[in-house]
Amino acid sequence: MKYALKALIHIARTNNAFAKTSDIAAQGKIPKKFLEQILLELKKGHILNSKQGNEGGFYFVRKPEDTTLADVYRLIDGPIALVACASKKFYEACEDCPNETECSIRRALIEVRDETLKVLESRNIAELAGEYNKDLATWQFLSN
Amino acid sequence: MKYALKALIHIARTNNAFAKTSDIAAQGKIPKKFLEQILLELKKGHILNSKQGNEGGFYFVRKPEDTTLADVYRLIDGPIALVACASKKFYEACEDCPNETECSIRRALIEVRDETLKVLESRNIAELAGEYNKDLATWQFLSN
DNA sequence: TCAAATCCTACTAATTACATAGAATTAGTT
DNA sequence: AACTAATTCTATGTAATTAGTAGGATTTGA
Repeated sequence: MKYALKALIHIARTNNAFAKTSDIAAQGKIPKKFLEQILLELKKGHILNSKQGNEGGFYFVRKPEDTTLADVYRLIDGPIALVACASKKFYEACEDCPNETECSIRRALIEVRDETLKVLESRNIAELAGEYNKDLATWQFLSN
Repeated sequence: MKYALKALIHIARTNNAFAKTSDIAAQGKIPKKFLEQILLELKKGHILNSKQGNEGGFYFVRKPEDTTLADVYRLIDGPIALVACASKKFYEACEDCPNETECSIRRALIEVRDETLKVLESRNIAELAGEYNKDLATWQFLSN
């Protein structure tokens, strides 16, 4: 999660250019090969796109302000709900659950999920990247 | 998490008696041997206490309304924050982080943590157990 | 002493974080 | 048109954690 966010913030800040894995890894102190996999996952999840080959790199599919922390979380960490039967996007019924709508555990954990979701959806990458609209030196200083 | 909550609700509902692992396992359809470990962890975490030997079992240290979902979550699932440097109870600094208070990722994830915590702390076991104050047959029907 | 319970320790299978090796693609250079 | 360097992409391997299994030691009331 931290790696993904660092990378996305970096990409959001490299305007009009393809962001290279090696640059992101260097500035964010992220293991490069692992970062590659994360970026590919962000691509597979339709948050990023990429250009292959020399002078290639990664860029946002939509504007950075249109990808929220919830999008990233779901892609990297999976379901937001604490149990599958309380999940919106990763729903799975409990085995042998006779009456799901009456289950107090599920009801409580749906509340928890909704509140968590509210916060995660209210924050986007552009906000995070924009909290310091300084030069790259400052960015590097603050990026960890 | 689901297993722990099921167990705690069961224990909250067995008044003035020690709750036995085998009963909890049977009613909640929880693998008994695994449940043993969970209950022992809840004991080690000072949420439950136990009496050994014949006619023994588990019971709450405090009143069920005094253990919140946050308590259970931290014990079973660990830190609530998405990164260690944003955690209250499991805090760990990032390596080589030069200026933690200025990190926008950390700031955002602390907000997320605080909101999540607000919900998790607002719900306690007694509430969950009390949502159906019917007889045990009904409880079994709804318990999954 | 016995039976019923908690408690302890170690094992297995699945998942996850991260590492390693190299194939495929592309732009620039010759 | 071929070559090269720089990049993404694919596939596999390893170490650490986690869900669940298994076997038995310890405690206790009758």
